[in-house]
Amino acid sequence: MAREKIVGLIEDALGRAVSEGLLSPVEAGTIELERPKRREHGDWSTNLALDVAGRLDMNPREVAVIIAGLIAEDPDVVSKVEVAGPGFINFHLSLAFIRNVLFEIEERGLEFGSSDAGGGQQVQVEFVSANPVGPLHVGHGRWAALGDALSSVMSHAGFLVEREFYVNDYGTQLRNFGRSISARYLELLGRGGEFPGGGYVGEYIKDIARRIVDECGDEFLDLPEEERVDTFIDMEYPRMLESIRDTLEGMGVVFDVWFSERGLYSRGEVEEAISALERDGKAYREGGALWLRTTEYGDEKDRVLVRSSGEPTYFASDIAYHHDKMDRGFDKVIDIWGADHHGYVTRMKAAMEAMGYGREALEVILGQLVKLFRSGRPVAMSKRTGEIVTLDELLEEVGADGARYFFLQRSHDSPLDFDIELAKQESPENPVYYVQYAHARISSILRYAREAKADLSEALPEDLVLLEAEAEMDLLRKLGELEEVVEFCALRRVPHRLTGYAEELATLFHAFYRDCRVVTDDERLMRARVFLVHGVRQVLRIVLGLIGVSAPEQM
RNA sequence: GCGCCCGUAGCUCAAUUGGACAGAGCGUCCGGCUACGGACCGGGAGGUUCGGGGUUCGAGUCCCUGCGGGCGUGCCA
Repeated sequence: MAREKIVGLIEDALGRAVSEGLLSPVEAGTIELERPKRREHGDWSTNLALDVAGRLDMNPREVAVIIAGLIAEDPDVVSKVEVAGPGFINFHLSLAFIRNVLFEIEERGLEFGSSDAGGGQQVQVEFVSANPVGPLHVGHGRWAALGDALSSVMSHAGFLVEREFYVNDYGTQLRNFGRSISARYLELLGRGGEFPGGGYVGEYIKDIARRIVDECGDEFLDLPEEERVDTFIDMEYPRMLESIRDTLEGMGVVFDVWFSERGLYSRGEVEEAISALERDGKAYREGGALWLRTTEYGDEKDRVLVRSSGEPTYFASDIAYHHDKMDRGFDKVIDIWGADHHGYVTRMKAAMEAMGYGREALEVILGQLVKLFRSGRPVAMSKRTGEIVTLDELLEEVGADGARYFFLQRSHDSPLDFDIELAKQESPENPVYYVQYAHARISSILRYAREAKADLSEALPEDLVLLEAEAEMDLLRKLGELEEVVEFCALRRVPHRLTGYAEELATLFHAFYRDCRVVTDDERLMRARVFLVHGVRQVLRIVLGLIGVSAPEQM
């Protein structure tokens, strides 16, 4: 990769400057190399001289000139080195080096852009984890798109990633679910009473109750309420979970592990985790409850693990859950939570520390919510009345590709305005189609090229010399950025930045298409350009694959 | 009240963690199809980066302060 080579050149030059007595010995630290914003500033740039000048008590520009003058010429990699601005040293890559990316793409196929930046670290990404008490809403869709793309991009960057869905099949929410069904069931059979507080008022509960009546009649009518609730929970939550799984698969999100909260209890892990904390003096009894000393790890108050009723809190089972995760050997666990769980982060990290794991072993990504719009007007939604747009409805209307792309367009920490009409539109205002169109257009060109010219033997390095137009070089440079983009998205946990890269690449391709004809009478040039667009298509496939959006050959 | 996050073009967002003239998309205005897909392309206008101080070679980015917004602050999950 260009980066390492250039860093090497700089280190050598700095060493020589010192040994030749041009500069006093100076601690340079890691050499920072960055992509300048402006093209005139070259392909890579370092602020090394600005950084060390202060410590050398010299003018930064002077330092830059000395170092730049000692940088070894390497025409296979760097064509020009210059000092600019306050003391930046800018590097221009040689055209030959830039073109070589095409051979690398050819060689590595779908692996192109991957690296070992993650060093094989084992990472678990847990996301969605919706209570199986109702259909997924659009917010879940966003976490799904985010978690899945993050997992993909981290895998590509050399992490070993597992996707996990935590099933809250225990506790209050599930009871509320059962009670709600029970209430509707009784209602249908003419014994309606008061609807339970905290119950789910959505229409789907009535549908479930109706189905139970259709299938089983009044079989459960005379059971004691709690028994009926239990029965309904056991009957219905697996079905609900199944339909959640279907919805997610419908948008191409597949989990490696579905982890049950009930299992934690049945294996005694919750109790174990609690008593271990108590044994280690991390928890204490007060007022009949058991408290975890989270204040020792930065929390503002201690938190209850076991209520005075003897019942463990959700926090307790979450601790057991995270203990279990760490026990499975992950180096790092990433949880994606809705922004409303914001206040929970500190205490969970405190719990990690109390258990003896570093607080950085747990990383929490808070996802902001999704506001739905239709042609610029907000879509009314009310949790209270159960009037929500489900993820299924959204996928039905805009399609999985459009939905995933839109969910991923913005940073997870800013609220997303999702315009349904725009996501549906098959027009240039819709970036999904813009990128997919580039892929389809290339496919079409390649089909045409094959028909028009029977013999399209592989391009050779001497053919590639013909690639020199500005549009061609811009495209090649962009292809060469994939690996660092993937690394950046993975290490900074910003999968949404992949969409920006995809759009930039598509834009450069469309500009190239305008300026350069691929299929021409000049056979060498044609071979070179076919090779180029083939590489562009491959990279589009890789990026769309990471995002989880299809790459159609025709549209 | 206290804690965390945020405030960048008319709108939605970027800005390589302190770097060079703050960039894209949408919208708007002007222009471009006799050859590989016009679902495309080129160009213009649009900014005191919420206000005020500070730190330094250099601030949208860091510190202080004011204003405006979001979220959190349960023996709920």
